[in-house]
Amino acid sequence: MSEDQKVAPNPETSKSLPIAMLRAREAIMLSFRPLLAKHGFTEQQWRVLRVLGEKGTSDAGQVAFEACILAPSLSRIIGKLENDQYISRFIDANDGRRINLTLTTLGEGILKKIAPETQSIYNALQKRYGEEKLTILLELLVEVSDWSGRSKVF
Amino acid sequence: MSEDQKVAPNPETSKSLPIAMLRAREAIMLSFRPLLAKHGFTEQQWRVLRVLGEKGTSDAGQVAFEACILAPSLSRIIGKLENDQYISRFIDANDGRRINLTLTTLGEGILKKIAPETQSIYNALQKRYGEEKLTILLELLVEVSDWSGRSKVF
DNA sequence: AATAAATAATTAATATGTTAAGTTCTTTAA
DNA sequence: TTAAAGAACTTAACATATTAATTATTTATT
Repeated sequence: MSEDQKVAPNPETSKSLPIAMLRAREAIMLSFRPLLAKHGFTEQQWRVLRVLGEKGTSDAGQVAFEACILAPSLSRIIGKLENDQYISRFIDANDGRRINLTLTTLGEGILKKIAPETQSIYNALQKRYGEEKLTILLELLVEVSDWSGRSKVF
Repeated sequence: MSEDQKVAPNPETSKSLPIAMLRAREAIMLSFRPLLAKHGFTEQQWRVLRVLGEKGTSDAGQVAFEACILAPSLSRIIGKLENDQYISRFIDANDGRRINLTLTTLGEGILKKIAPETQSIYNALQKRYGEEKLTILLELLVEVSDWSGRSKVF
């Protein structure tokens, strides 16, 4: 008796897309967190550095979008990164509202130092799960993300 | 000139699985957040209520795992949910360390009230992205999550 | 049985997420 | 050209994420 205690007609949490994404992300990050911790960076700080390395000098809005960080969070994060000399910020010459961000020499150095280690971790993950599977997963995730961009139409 | 400012040999952020999961999750949550906000719940509080509705009375550890919330966060969340009369907590009879959580009548009522609305949102997402696509995505995510469970072997 | 090791939950401290309000600068429109 | 509307960033306030330290209880060892 007392089988089936379910009450909620909601989709089971095991079938909830947002929860599944959380869990999967956690599973992946378990591999990366120790590396970041070893170098004293949070996930978010690391994303900001990576975006700047990839895109070059960018304004805060761009970085926020690329790194998937909301503006208020980014304000605090870049405050710390600037304080620690990893990035520098200056007001855009053509638009006084925009703040441009760029990697310092120190920031570039850290990026080059840590990058190979993240790559080897990623390679290990590809072996674990199968490269093809991860590729398909990535494609589906990007598709879902892109739709919300299109939804600006509404 | 000044083309190709790339410096980092990291995988491009657009090909980063953790970042892709963040973006995709955000895209999905955009549809759900207004509903939760309307009823005054955060995502996390809602996950706790759903898990309790689905699994019935559970101890905090179970809820933390199912809702993908770390123990310290859960402590505060259940403090607030208990204070607002949505759940009640009591010490497990067989293990004085465990805290059992259960929905109150009020909590069950809220769940039943909101559930249909979340379902219709989910249905809309299935139409938008394609039911099949979402199913495959969910399967892949679960696979990734489950591996970390198996890794307890190490 | 007494103590050490392990477990479950909480508290603490710092960082980020989220929404709203506030600043400063830019663009629009009267 | 100037006041209103909009945009980009920051600040504020509260909630959560994350790691470490604490507390209380249980299990394992001797």
